[in-house]
Amino acid sequence: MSTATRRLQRYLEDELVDCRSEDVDRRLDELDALESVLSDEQIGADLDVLSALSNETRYKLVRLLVAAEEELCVCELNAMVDASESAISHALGTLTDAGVVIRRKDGRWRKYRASNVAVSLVTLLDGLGPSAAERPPASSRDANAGCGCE
Amino acid sequence: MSTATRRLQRYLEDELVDCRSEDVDRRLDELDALESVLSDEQIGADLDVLSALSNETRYKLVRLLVAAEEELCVCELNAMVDASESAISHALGTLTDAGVVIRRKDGRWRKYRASNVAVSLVTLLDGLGPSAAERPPASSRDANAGCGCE
DNA sequence: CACTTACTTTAGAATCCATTCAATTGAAAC
DNA sequence: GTTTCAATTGAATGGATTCTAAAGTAAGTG
Repeated sequence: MSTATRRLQRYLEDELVDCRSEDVDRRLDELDALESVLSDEQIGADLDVLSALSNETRYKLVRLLVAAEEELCVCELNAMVDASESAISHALGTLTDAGVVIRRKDGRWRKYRASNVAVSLVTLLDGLGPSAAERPPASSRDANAGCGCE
Repeated sequence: MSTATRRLQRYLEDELVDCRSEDVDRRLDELDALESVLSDEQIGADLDVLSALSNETRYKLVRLLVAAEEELCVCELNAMVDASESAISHALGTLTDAGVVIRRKDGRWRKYRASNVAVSLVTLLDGLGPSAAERPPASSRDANAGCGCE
Protein backbone atom coordinates (compact mmCIF):
# COMPACT_ATOMS: atom_id res chain seq x y z
CA MET A 1 0.00 0.00 0.00
CA SER A 2 1.43 3.34 -1.02
CA THR A 3 2.07 6.27 1.29
CA ALA A 4 -0.64 8.24 -0.44
CA THR A 5 -3.22 5.52 0.03
CA ARG A 6 -2.37 5.08 3.67
CA ARG A 7 -2.70 8.78 4.24
CA LEU A 8 -6.07 8.84 2.53
CA GLN A 9 -7.24 5.93 4.67
CA ARG A 10 -6.26 7.79 7.82
CA TYR A 11 -7.91 10.96 6.58
CA LEU A 12 -11.18 9.23 5.86
CA GLU A 13 -11.18 7.38 9.17
CA ASP A 14 -10.66 10.70 10.89
CA GLU A 15 -13.12 12.75 8.84
CA LEU A 16 -15.92 10.21 8.97
CA VAL A 17 -15.47 9.90 12.73
CA ASP A 18 -15.18 6.12 12.71
CA CYS A 19 -18.84 5.26 12.51
CA ARG A 20 -18.52 2.10 10.47
CA SER A 21 -15.90 0.91 8.07
CA GLU A 22 -18.60 0.84 5.41
CA ASP A 23 -18.59 4.64 5.46
CA VAL A 24 -14.94 4.67 4.54
CA ASP A 25 -15.56 2.13 1.83
CA ARG A 26 -18.43 4.18 0.45
CA ARG A 27 -16.27 7.28 0.30
CA LEU A 28 -13.55 5.35 -1.44
CA ASP A 29 -16.11 4.27 -4.02
CA GLU A 30 -17.19 7.89 -4.48
CA LEU A 31 -13.64 8.93 -5.13
CA ASP A 32 -13.25 6.08 -7.55
CA ALA A 33 -16.31 7.30 -9.45
CA LEU A 34 -14.93 10.85 -9.42
CA GLU A 35 -11.73 9.67 -11.00
CA SER A 36 -13.71 8.63 -14.08
CA VAL A 37 -14.07 12.29 -15.12
CA LEU A 38 -10.44 12.02 -16.15
CA SER A 39 -10.90 10.33 -19.51
CA ASP A 40 -7.71 10.57 -21.51
CA GLU A 41 -9.56 11.68 -24.62
CA GLN A 42 -11.41 14.53 -23.00
CA ILE A 43 -8.35 15.71 -21.10
CA GLY A 44 -6.19 15.51 -24.17
CA ALA A 45 -8.59 17.42 -26.37
CA ASP A 46 -9.13 20.14 -23.79
CA LEU A 47 -5.41 20.47 -23.18
CA ASP A 48 -4.79 20.94 -26.90
CA VAL A 49 -7.09 23.95 -26.86
CA LEU A 50 -5.87 25.35 -23.57
CA SER A 51 -2.22 24.98 -24.51
CA ALA A 52 -2.83 26.68 -27.82
CA LEU A 53 -4.37 29.65 -26.05
CA SER A 54 -1.84 29.94 -23.25
CA ASN A 55 0.71 32.08 -25.01
CA GLU A 56 0.66 35.82 -25.43
CA THR A 57 1.16 35.94 -29.19
CA ARG A 58 -1.41 33.24 -29.84
CA TYR A 59 -3.99 34.57 -27.43
CA LYS A 60 -3.73 38.04 -28.91
CA LEU A 61 -4.29 36.64 -32.39
CA VAL A 62 -7.33 34.74 -31.18
CA ARG A 63 -8.81 37.75 -29.44
CA LEU A 64 -8.35 39.84 -32.56
CA LEU A 65 -10.01 37.23 -34.76
CA VAL A 66 -12.92 36.84 -32.37
CA ALA A 67 -13.38 40.59 -32.05
CA ALA A 68 -13.14 41.06 -35.81
CA GLU A 69 -16.04 38.69 -36.49
CA GLU A 70 -14.64 38.16 -39.94
CA GLU A 71 -11.67 36.72 -41.70
CA LEU A 72 -8.41 38.58 -41.42
CA CYS A 73 -5.34 38.09 -43.52
CA VAL A 74 -1.94 37.47 -42.02
CA CYS A 75 -0.73 40.89 -43.00
CA GLU A 76 -3.56 42.53 -41.09
CA LEU A 77 -2.80 40.48 -37.99
CA ASN A 78 0.85 41.26 -38.43
CA ALA A 79 0.08 44.95 -38.26
CA MET A 80 -1.68 44.59 -34.92
CA VAL A 81 0.44 42.06 -33.07
CA ASP A 82 3.99 42.92 -32.20
CA ALA A 83 5.81 39.79 -33.31
CA SER A 84 7.80 38.79 -36.34
CA GLU A 85 6.16 37.47 -39.46
CA SER A 86 7.60 34.07 -38.73
CA ALA A 87 6.46 34.02 -35.14
CA ILE A 88 2.93 34.90 -36.19
CA SER A 89 2.94 32.19 -38.81
CA HIS A 90 4.08 29.68 -36.20
CA ALA A 91 1.39 30.85 -33.85
CA LEU A 92 -1.34 30.61 -36.47
CA GLY A 93 -0.17 27.12 -37.34
CA THR A 94 -0.44 25.98 -33.74
CA LEU A 95 -3.87 27.56 -33.39
CA THR A 96 -5.05 25.91 -36.60
CA ASP A 97 -3.83 22.50 -35.43
CA ALA A 98 -5.75 22.94 -32.20
CA GLY A 99 -8.93 23.85 -34.07
CA VAL A 100 -9.08 27.27 -32.48
CA VAL A 101 -8.67 29.04 -35.75
CA ILE A 102 -9.58 28.17 -39.36
CA ARG A 103 -7.33 28.81 -42.34
CA ARG A 104 -8.34 29.52 -45.92
CA LYS A 105 -6.27 30.23 -48.97
CA ASP A 106 -7.28 33.20 -51.09
CA GLY A 107 -4.92 33.87 -53.97
CA ARG A 108 -1.63 34.87 -52.55
CA TRP A 109 -3.13 35.71 -49.19
CA ARG A 110 -4.10 33.41 -46.34
CA LYS A 111 -7.10 34.31 -44.30
CA TYR A 112 -7.87 33.19 -40.80
CA ARG A 113 -11.04 33.27 -38.77
CA ALA A 114 -11.95 32.24 -35.24
CA SER A 115 -13.64 28.88 -34.73
CA ASN A 116 -16.63 28.39 -32.44
CA VAL A 117 -14.29 27.14 -29.77
CA ALA A 118 -12.39 30.41 -29.85
CA VAL A 119 -15.54 32.52 -29.78
CA SER A 120 -16.98 30.59 -26.84
CA LEU A 121 -13.84 30.71 -24.77
CA VAL A 122 -13.03 34.35 -25.34
CA THR A 123 -16.61 35.33 -24.68
CA LEU A 124 -16.60 33.38 -21.45
CA LEU A 125 -13.30 34.86 -20.29
CA ASP A 126 -14.57 38.35 -21.06
CA GLY A 127 -17.70 37.63 -19.08
CA LEU A 128 -15.84 36.43 -16.04
CA GLY A 129 -14.14 39.77 -15.74
CA PRO A 130 -12.57 40.72 -12.42
CA SER A 131 -13.81 39.37 -9.09
CA ALA A 132 -15.41 36.25 -10.50
CA ALA A 133 -13.23 33.96 -8.47
CA GLU A 134 -15.01 33.77 -5.14
CA ARG A 135 -17.99 31.71 -4.18
CA PRO A 136 -19.10 30.13 -0.91
CA PRO A 137 -17.88 26.59 -0.37
CA ALA A 138 -20.20 23.71 -1.21
CA SER A 139 -19.85 22.59 2.41
CA SER A 140 -21.38 19.19 1.79
CA ARG A 141 -20.02 16.27 3.72
CA ASP A 142 -19.35 18.05 6.99
CA ALA A 143 -17.83 15.62 9.39
CA ASN A 144 -20.50 13.32 10.81
CA ALA A 145 -23.16 14.06 8.21
CA GLY A 146 -25.81 11.36 8.14
CA CYS A 147 -24.12 9.32 10.78
CA GLY A 148 -26.21 8.32 13.80
CA CYS A 149 -23.36 7.42 16.09
CA GLU A 150 -21.75 9.26 19.00
CA MET B 1 7.40 52.48 -42.82
CA SER B 2 7.79 48.86 -41.80
CA THR B 3 7.57 45.87 -44.12
CA ALA B 4 4.40 44.75 -42.42
CA THR B 5 2.72 48.11 -42.90
CA ARG B 6 3.69 48.29 -46.54
CA ARG B 7 2.31 44.84 -47.11
CA LEU B 8 -0.93 45.73 -45.37
CA GLN B 9 -1.24 48.85 -47.52
CA ARG B 10 -0.84 46.78 -50.66
CA TYR B 11 -3.33 44.21 -49.41
CA LEU B 12 -5.95 46.81 -48.67
CA GLU B 13 -5.48 48.58 -51.96
CA ASP B 14 -5.93 45.28 -53.69
CA GLU B 15 -8.85 44.02 -51.62
CA LEU B 16 -10.77 47.24 -51.73
CA VAL B 17 -10.23 47.43 -55.48
CA ASP B 18 -8.89 50.95 -55.37
CA CYS B 19 -12.20 52.82 -55.23
CA ARG B 20 -10.97 55.73 -53.20
CA SER B 21 -8.09 56.10 -50.82
CA GLU B 22 -10.64 56.95 -48.11
CA ASP B 23 -11.69 53.32 -48.16
CA VAL B 24 -8.19 52.25 -47.31
CA ASP B 25 -8.02 54.86 -44.59
CA ARG B 26 -11.33 53.73 -43.15
CA ARG B 27 -10.14 50.14 -43.04
CA LEU B 28 -6.94 51.20 -41.32
CA ASP B 29 -9.06 52.95 -38.72
CA GLU B 30 -11.13 49.82 -38.25
CA LEU B 31 -8.01 47.78 -37.65
CA ASP B 32 -6.78 50.39 -35.24
CA ALA B 33 -10.02 50.08 -33.28
CA LEU B 34 -9.74 46.31 -33.33
CA GLU B 35 -6.32 46.49 -31.79
CA SER B 36 -7.85 48.03 -28.70
CA VAL B 37 -9.26 44.66 -27.65
CA LEU B 38 -5.69 43.85 -26.66
CA SER B 39 -5.58 45.57 -23.31
CA ASP B 40 -2.58 44.38 -21.36
CA GLU B 41 -4.62 43.85 -18.22
CA GLN B 42 -7.25 41.69 -19.81
CA ILE B 43 -4.71 39.68 -21.77
CA GLY B 44 -2.55 39.20 -18.72
CA ALA B 45 -5.38 38.06 -16.49
CA ASP B 46 -6.72 35.65 -19.06
CA LEU B 47 -3.28 34.25 -19.73
CA ASP B 48 -2.79 33.58 -16.03
CA VAL B 49 -5.87 31.40 -16.03
CA LEU B 50 -5.18 29.71 -19.34
CA SER B 51 -1.56 28.99 -18.47
CA ALA B 52 -2.58 27.53 -15.15
CA LEU B 53 -4.98 25.15 -16.88
CA SER B 54 -2.69 24.14 -19.71
CA ASN B 55 -0.88 21.33 -17.97
CA GLU B 56 -2.05 17.78 -17.52
CA THR B 57 -1.55 17.52 -13.77
CA ARG B 58 -3.17 20.88 -13.09
CA TYR B 59 -6.06 20.37 -15.45
CA LYS B 60 -6.83 16.98 -13.96
CA LEU B 61 -6.90 18.48 -10.48
CA VAL B 62 -9.25 21.19 -11.66
CA ARG B 63 -11.58 18.74 -13.38
CA LEU B 64 -11.72 16.62 -10.24
CA LEU B 65 -12.51 19.60 -8.04
CA VAL B 66 -15.20 20.82 -10.41
CA ALA B 67 -16.75 17.39 -10.68
CA ALA B 68 -16.62 16.87 -6.92
CA GLU B 69 -18.69 19.98 -6.24
CA GLU B 70 -17.16 20.08 -2.79
CA GLU B 71 -13.87 20.59 -1.08
CA LEU B 72 -11.31 17.85 -1.39
CA CYS B 73 -8.22 17.42 0.70
CA VAL B 74 -4.79 17.05 -0.86
CA CYS B 75 -4.60 13.41 0.15
CA GLU B 76 -7.81 12.66 -1.74
CA LEU B 77 -6.53 14.39 -4.85
CA ASN B 78 -3.25 12.58 -4.46
CA ALA B 79 -5.07 9.28 -4.60
CA MET B 80 -6.70 10.13 -7.92
CA VAL B 81 -3.96 11.94 -9.82
CA ASP B 82 -0.83 10.08 -10.72
CA ALA B 83 1.84 12.53 -9.61
CA SER B 84 4.06 12.93 -6.58
CA GLU B 85 2.92 14.70 -3.44
CA SER B 86 5.28 17.54 -4.20
CA ALA B 87 4.21 17.86 -7.81
CA ILE B 88 0.58 18.07 -6.76
CA SER B 89 1.37 20.66 -4.16
CA HIS B 90 3.21 22.77 -6.72
CA ALA B 91 0.30 22.37 -9.10
CA LEU B 92 -2.25 23.41 -6.49
CA GLY B 93 -0.10 26.41 -5.66
CA THR B 94 -0.06 27.56 -9.25
CA LEU B 95 -3.80 27.05 -9.55
CA THR B 96 -4.43 28.99 -6.36
CA ASP B 97 -2.28 31.88 -7.54
CA ALA B 98 -4.26 32.00 -10.77
CA GLY B 99 -7.56 32.07 -8.85
CA VAL B 100 -8.72 28.84 -10.41
CA VAL B 101 -8.83 27.05 -7.10
CA ILE B 102 -9.40 28.14 -3.52
CA ARG B 103 -7.40 26.90 -0.55
CA ARG B 104 -8.53 26.51 3.05
CA LYS B 105 -6.69 25.25 6.09
CA ASP B 106 -8.46 22.68 8.24
CA GLY B 107 -6.38 21.34 11.08
CA ARG B 108 -3.48 19.52 9.61
CA TRP B 109 -5.22 19.12 6.30
CA ARG B 110 -5.57 21.59 3.44
CA LYS B 111 -8.74 21.56 1.44
CA TYR B 112 -9.22 22.88 -2.04
CA ARG B 113 -12.30 23.72 -4.05
CA ALA B 114 -12.91 24.95 -7.56
CA SER B 115 -13.52 28.66 -8.10
CA ASN B 116 -16.25 30.00 -10.36
CA VAL B 117 -13.68 30.50 -13.06
CA ALA B 118 -12.84 26.82 -12.97
CA VAL B 119 -16.46 25.73 -13.00
CA SER B 120 -17.30 27.99 -15.94
CA LEU B 121 -14.36 26.95 -18.03
CA VAL B 122 -14.65 23.24 -17.45
CA THR B 123 -18.37 23.37 -18.08
CA LEU B 124 -17.81 25.21 -21.32
CA LEU B 125 -15.11 22.83 -22.50
CA ASP B 126 -17.34 19.88 -21.71
CA GLY B 127 -20.14 21.49 -23.66
CA LEU B 128 -18.03 22.09 -26.73
CA GLY B 129 -17.46 18.39 -27.05
CA PRO B 130 -16.27 17.01 -30.38
CA SER B 131 -17.08 18.68 -33.70
CA ALA B 132 -17.72 22.13 -32.29
CA ALA B 133 -14.97 23.72 -34.32
CA GLU B 134 -16.60 24.45 -37.65
CA ARG B 135 -18.87 27.29 -38.58
CA PRO B 136 -19.46 29.09 -41.87
CA PRO B 137 -17.26 32.13 -42.45
CA ALA B 138 -18.62 35.55 -41.65
CA SER B 139 -18.02 36.47 -45.29
CA SER B 140 -18.43 40.17 -44.67
CA ARG B 141 -16.29 42.55 -46.62
CA ASP B 142 -16.17 40.61 -49.87
CA ALA B 143 -14.11 42.48 -52.38
CA ASN B 144 -16.06 45.38 -53.81
CA ALA B 145 -18.81 45.42 -51.21
CA GLY B 146 -20.68 48.72 -51.27
CA CYS B 147 -18.37 50.20 -53.82
CA GLY B 148 -19.84 51.39 -57.09
CA CYS B 149 -16.63 51.19 -59.06
CA GLU B 150 -14.75 48.11 -60.13
C1' DC C 1 10.50 32.21 -68.43
C1' DA C 2 12.47 35.07 -64.29
C1' DC C 3 11.01 38.08 -60.46
C1' DT C 4 8.29 39.62 -56.68
C1' DT C 5 5.19 38.83 -53.01
C1' DA C 6 2.95 36.43 -49.01
C1' DC C 7 3.49 33.27 -46.12
C1' DT C 8 5.42 28.85 -44.25
C1' DT C 9 8.87 25.76 -42.72
C1' DT C 10 13.19 24.24 -40.93
C1' DA C 11 17.03 24.48 -37.80
C1' DG C 12 18.93 25.93 -33.89
C1' DA C 13 19.59 29.08 -29.88
C1' DA C 14 17.49 30.84 -25.88
C1' DT C 15 14.18 30.63 -22.57
C1' DC C 16 10.68 28.62 -19.81
C1' DC C 17 8.53 25.10 -17.08
C1' DA C 18 7.38 20.63 -14.64
C1' DT C 19 9.11 17.54 -11.97
C1' DT C 20 12.16 15.62 -8.33
C1' DC C 21 14.67 15.64 -4.10
C1' DA C 22 15.72 17.53 0.21
C1' DA C 23 14.58 20.49 3.69
C1' DT C 24 10.96 23.00 6.22
C1' DT C 25 6.61 24.54 8.20
C1' DG C 26 2.66 24.09 11.04
C1' DA C 27 -0.61 21.26 13.45
C1' DA C 28 -1.68 17.56 16.40
C1' DA C 29 -0.52 13.60 19.42
C1' DC C 30 2.24 11.94 23.03
C1' DG D 1 9.17 19.51 25.35
C1' DT D 2 9.59 15.50 21.18
C1' DT D 3 7.59 12.91 17.54
C1' DT D 4 4.57 12.22 13.80
C1' DC D 5 2.13 13.66 10.01
C1' DA D 6 0.23 16.63 6.03
C1' DA D 7 1.59 19.55 3.07
C1' DT D 8 4.58 23.30 1.22
C1' DT D 9 8.84 25.32 -0.32
C1' DG D 10 13.29 25.98 -2.83
C1' DA D 11 16.91 24.60 -5.81
C1' DA D 12 18.23 22.10 -9.59
C1' DT D 13 17.80 19.46 -13.68
C1' DG D 14 16.04 17.77 -17.98
C1' DG D 15 12.71 18.41 -21.38
C1' DA D 16 9.44 21.55 -23.80
C1' DT D 17 8.42 25.92 -25.96
C1' DT D 18 9.12 29.98 -28.46
C1' DC D 19 11.60 32.81 -30.95
C1' DT D 20 14.86 34.32 -34.94
C1' DA D 21 17.14 33.74 -39.25
C1' DA D 22 17.34 31.71 -43.46
C1' DA D 23 15.64 28.85 -46.92
C1' DG D 24 11.54 27.22 -49.22
C1' DT D 25 6.84 27.17 -51.44
C1' DA D 26 3.07 28.75 -54.01
C1' DA D 27 0.71 32.39 -56.33
C1' DG D 28 0.72 36.43 -59.16
C1' DT D 29 3.28 39.72 -62.49
C1' DG D 30 6.08 41.36 -66.36
